[in-house]
Amino acid sequence: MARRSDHSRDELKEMILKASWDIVEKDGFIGLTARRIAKDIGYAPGTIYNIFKSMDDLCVEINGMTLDKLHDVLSKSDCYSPKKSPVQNMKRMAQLYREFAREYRAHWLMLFTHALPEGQKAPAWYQEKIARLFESLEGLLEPFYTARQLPKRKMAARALWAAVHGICLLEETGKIPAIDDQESPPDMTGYLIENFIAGIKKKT
Amino acid sequence: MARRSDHSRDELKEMILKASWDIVEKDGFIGLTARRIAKDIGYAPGTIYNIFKSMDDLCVEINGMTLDKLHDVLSKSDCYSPKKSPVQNMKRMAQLYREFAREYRAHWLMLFTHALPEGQKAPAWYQEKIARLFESLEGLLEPFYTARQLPKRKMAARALWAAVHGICLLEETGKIPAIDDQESPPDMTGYLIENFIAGIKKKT
DNA sequence: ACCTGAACACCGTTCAAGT
DNA sequence: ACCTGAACACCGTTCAAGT
Repeated sequence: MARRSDHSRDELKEMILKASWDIVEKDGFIGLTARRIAKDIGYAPGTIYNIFKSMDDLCVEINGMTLDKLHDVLSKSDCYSPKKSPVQNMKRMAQLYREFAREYRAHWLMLFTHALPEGQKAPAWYQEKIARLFESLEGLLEPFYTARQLPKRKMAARALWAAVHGICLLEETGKIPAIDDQESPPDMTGYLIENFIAGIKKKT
Repeated sequence: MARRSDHSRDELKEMILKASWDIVEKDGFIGLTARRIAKDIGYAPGTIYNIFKSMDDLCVEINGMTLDKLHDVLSKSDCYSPKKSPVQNMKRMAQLYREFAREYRAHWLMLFTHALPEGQKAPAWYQEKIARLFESLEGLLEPFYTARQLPKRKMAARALWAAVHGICLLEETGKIPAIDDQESPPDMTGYLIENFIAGIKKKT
């Protein structure tokens, strides 16, 4: 049967991505299935495979959208103020990251729970989206390194970023036991940033 | 049919856990299905549900085994040497963590990719296994805090642990872009620990 | 050319029915 | 009491067949 052409290929792609995004929002990564998407957009399951190579392919695309949104939040924002100290800017950035993780919880978690099959690597454009995120933090670390120390600065940015992320993740998935006293979890990232930077300053 | 009683309930449980462990090792968390386990132990799928409430329940049990193994590695080891500085001990501990993540990659990843359904929390015994891991690090941080600062020390241990974990995770899942120069990834944790501790020392 | 929908080989989970 | 295996409601993915 068929040849509906109710929608162009591009429209179809858009519809699939939109439906996927909404499904993840409502039911989490676990709820995202080809058949569910098909039902939501009113097409047959096979149609999705005309547009995407596989569900993994589609997931990478969705993750790309999430990375873009995250980048928007972190770059259009107020964490590059010259009036504030680098540490204050970094703390603000970590806070924005945490807020993003909360607001887009399911999409954010999907970034880390979706794994490509054993051998496969994410495509280059995806890697670049990640690299772009690290760059924001690299900028904030600039005052602490000379030009010759660029590799070290890049490493520091990666380490600090991964650290902030690790705290968010273990917290958000309930894998850090609650602290018994007054110390609130948001302070953890602040404490980490403060002391990491203080340590770097001391050395130079 | 049935009433084989080839195996006692306990034997059955042991067999299921062993088979599950091996499946995860061979094919990853993704390969762990009730039907696959049943086939491997030569029982019907339903049998698994006589022993475990659900697959999620079984997964939590497997994760518990992984946490135990991790605790063994970190506690029986040489990262509490009084001859070495706390920073050296911490670096050693981070290295052991990284090695564990490599050696038991699939089991270690499963700790973080398996999520319980929306509302559910992990059982108390599971939370305690996690708390136990943090305690090792809390011990190493002892020299830097007074007795009154225990909550802060606990927080520092959690922050540092989550940070080390975050670096391992993003690295191991290929989500940190490779660094272009000589800096090798293991240095990242070392660099983080050094400066974090240096920062703490400076303040007091 | 595009889309379908049946088909294949799977899932987790339940439960009546057998020993 | 214990275990089965069929049944239910799902999966991802493919592809011959229709328009």
